[in-house]
Amino acid sequence: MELRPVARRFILHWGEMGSKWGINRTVSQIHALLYLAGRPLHAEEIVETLNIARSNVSSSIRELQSWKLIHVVHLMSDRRDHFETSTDVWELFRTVVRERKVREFDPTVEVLRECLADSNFNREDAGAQQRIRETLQFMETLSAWGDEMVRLPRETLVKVMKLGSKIQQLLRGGSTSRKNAG
Amino acid sequence: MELRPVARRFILHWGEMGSKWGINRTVSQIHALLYLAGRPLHAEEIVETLNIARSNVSSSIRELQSWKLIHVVHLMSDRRDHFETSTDVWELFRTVVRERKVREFDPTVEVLRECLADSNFNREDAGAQQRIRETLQFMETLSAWGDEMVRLPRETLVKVMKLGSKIQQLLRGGSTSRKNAG
DNA sequence: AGCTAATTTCTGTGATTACTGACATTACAG
DNA sequence: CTGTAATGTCAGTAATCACAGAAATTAGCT
Repeated sequence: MELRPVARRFILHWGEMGSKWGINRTVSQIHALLYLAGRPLHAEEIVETLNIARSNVSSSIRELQSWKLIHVVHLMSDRRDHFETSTDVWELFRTVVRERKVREFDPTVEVLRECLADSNFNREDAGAQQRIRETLQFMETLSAWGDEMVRLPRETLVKVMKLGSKIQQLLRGGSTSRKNAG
Repeated sequence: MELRPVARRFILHWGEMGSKWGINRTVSQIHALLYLAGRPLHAEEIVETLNIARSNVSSSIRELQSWKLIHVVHLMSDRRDHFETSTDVWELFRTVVRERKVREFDPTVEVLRECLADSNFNREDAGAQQRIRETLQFMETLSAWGDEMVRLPRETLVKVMKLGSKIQQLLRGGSTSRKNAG
């Protein structure tokens, strides 16, 4: 499978993006390829298209599966595993958010809780304690909010985003500041 | 400056977190230290506290400045630069979001636009074209929304998040799906 | 069972990134 | 201007990460 120029550009750029967000370049590229392909590919096709080692594809595929971004598909009269990703970018986004939350957010929240529970901490700097407490509250708020957003059906989520900051008009009556209203 | 156990744990964990999000471990640690310290520190204090080379502090500081996360403070009768970060975790978050948008999001949007503008693309796979178009729309929506959210005053932002998915009740009347509402 | 395709695991190598220590530059005091 | 403290730059080294190729394993066919 020969990549067309635009597809190549998209895939390469997606690899760069991934790197900057802590995701292996090849892993991101494979995912981008599957996304553009829009159909299940088997490992050998990926090898040939991206010019990477078969073993590299194997482990990258594993990685993508652990992120729940791709799944195996079997075709009639073909022994090989084929891999497919959602073609719905919103769904992909939600999957990544969900997974990053579980992997990185939740454990951090746990660490912060333990920090605050540490009895030695009382004797430590009160300012630091306060800031860790605020960090925990921040992460809990963000976390709970993320959970809710991710659960919304796609179209609702889009609407919520498009509503954007107009939402604040609905919040009047609380102590909501009106400055910077946009 | 000797780190207390909890502070040490916080800083080490923050370093791990940073790594997973594509931010240098030492850079994250220095920022965590400044955050906990809650007061301006000079380079030598950072060197001693984190046991890293002076030159490493220098470049990490530069990095943090480029992220707009810290700024220089001068103390009376002290030639040395001191560095300080906001102690408001929401403000820090907004700063990071703003900066990542400029660095990574916006350029990607630009690439996607160019992909779609590419005349060769018409002759390429229509499905892929459609998916790139959807990706662009997705990123534009997310981007515009992020801009607005980041502009909201802190307390409003917190309120918006705490409102969470209840917001969808305010959207009735459009084609908003009601499934998964809870 | 044996044979072969498909896949995974593993180990060594290559590439990238992070870091240090030496040196260079800048800023300031006297 | 000279000396010194502070900061910045840079080249080499260390550590980490990504990857290829070989070997091992698994799965399916006959």
